[in-house]
Amino acid sequence: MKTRDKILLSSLELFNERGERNVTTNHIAAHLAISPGNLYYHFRNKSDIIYEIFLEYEKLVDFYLDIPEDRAMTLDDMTFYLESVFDGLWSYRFFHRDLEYLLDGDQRLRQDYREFTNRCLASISRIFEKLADAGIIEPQEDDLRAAMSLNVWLVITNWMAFLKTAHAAEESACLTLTELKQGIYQVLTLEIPYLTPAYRDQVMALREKYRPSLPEINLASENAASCK
Amino acid sequence: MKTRDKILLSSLELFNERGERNVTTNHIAAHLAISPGNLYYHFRNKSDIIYEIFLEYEKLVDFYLDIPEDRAMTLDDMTFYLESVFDGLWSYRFFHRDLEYLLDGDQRLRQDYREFTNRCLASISRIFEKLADAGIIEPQEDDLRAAMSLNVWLVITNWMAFLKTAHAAEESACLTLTELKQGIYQVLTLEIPYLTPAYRDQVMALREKYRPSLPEINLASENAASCK
DNA sequence: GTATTATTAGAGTATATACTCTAGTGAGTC
DNA sequence: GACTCACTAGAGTATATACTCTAATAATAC
Repeated sequence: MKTRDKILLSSLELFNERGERNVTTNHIAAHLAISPGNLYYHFRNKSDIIYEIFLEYEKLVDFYLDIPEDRAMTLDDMTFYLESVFDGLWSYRFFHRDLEYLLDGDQRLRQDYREFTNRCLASISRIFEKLADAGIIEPQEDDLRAAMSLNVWLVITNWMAFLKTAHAAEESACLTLTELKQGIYQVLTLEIPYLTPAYRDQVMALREKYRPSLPEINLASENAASCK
Repeated sequence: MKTRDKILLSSLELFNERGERNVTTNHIAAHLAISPGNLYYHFRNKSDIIYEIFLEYEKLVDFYLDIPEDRAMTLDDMTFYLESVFDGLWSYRFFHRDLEYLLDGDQRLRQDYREFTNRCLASISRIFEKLADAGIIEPQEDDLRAAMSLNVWLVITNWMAFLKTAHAAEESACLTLTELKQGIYQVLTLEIPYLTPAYRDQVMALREKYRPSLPEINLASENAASCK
């Protein structure tokens, strides 16, 4: 594997693990056992690394949220979208954590991220539209659908931050992908009132699968072990 | 005014304006035209300053979210809660921005914040309950109410981050309290399906008042002037 | 082979950051 | 006037951080 790619990979790993703020270029170089000079041969600066990682993230989510227009949407499609988006969020979880700071320091990233957000919102809205076409949810006015999509986006992108901050007193809140996916429970909660009678039971059963196991009592018991 | 209080005030101001990450203790001292030594006479470290600011924030929100149990809830009450919470969020807006990092660095804060979140969630849930008692929304099962409350919390606490990141290409996204309060529109969107026929029109009218003026086209026009 | 280019090491630098230490100052007390 | 004590100044420090520079080595082209 090329040094350049190794740098991107290690950076992502370290960022996710410790947070971008706590990872310096020297840390990244040390982690790869290369010199800082080498790192700076491949990237002009830290922002550049982050920007390239963002491009990967963007590509992944765009791929996941590509809506097929040649057929009706199924419940399985919806499940796939939700699972995939949370997978993406997990793989690049450092990103939303320090988002504001990152955007402040890189105009390119700010612009791109803004367009990315708009594409995601449009996709979510389109999914709602097609779910209505498929008779899974009741059709809604454009306005309401837009506002709902935005709420879905807010819940999705901030679910992890909530988990991390609401978690018990362990310093580096230790999260699992499973816990993260309980965000799906929250997203489906938003849809409940709009479900058609025909699909209501099915969706409620699906939602049940993501229900948090123990509401708030994760006090360092089973987690402690799986924590790195 | 005591030096200690001036430090807290200036810190909050600078944190809100530039973000905690971009404000050093030296900046704070310089801004007040006092020496770093003086600052450190009053506070052991930066975390201490942040913790004290959090206590203020906590007190404010706890005060706002105190639910009177001796009378029925009105629509005005709900408006007051929403307005107040967003006011609080605005006054201490730096806090949610770097939340994860701040909690990672201070166990006390982590613990307190966790309890704070739980209190807020309980209050939101209680508000829903009393809105149902008052016939404004349909009563809901405990489970659903809890999940809804959590969604409300997610939307409220992350609305500002969304605005800042979704905003146009100006570096320090310039936000106004008015824009922030459009978050109320989003929160009320969550309630729509649960409104009783008797109150539906009233709440929809209220919601309309917070509707974003121009969906996405705030490109540095009127804002540029009011921006610092 | 020789020339060119891509890649790497590693010491070094300018700046910043959080925080410390010493030496006071000034207002009140007896 | 001597003493106390809350408060303040300001220089200083250890460490970190992002990044640069030079020189060397490996890879490739001709």
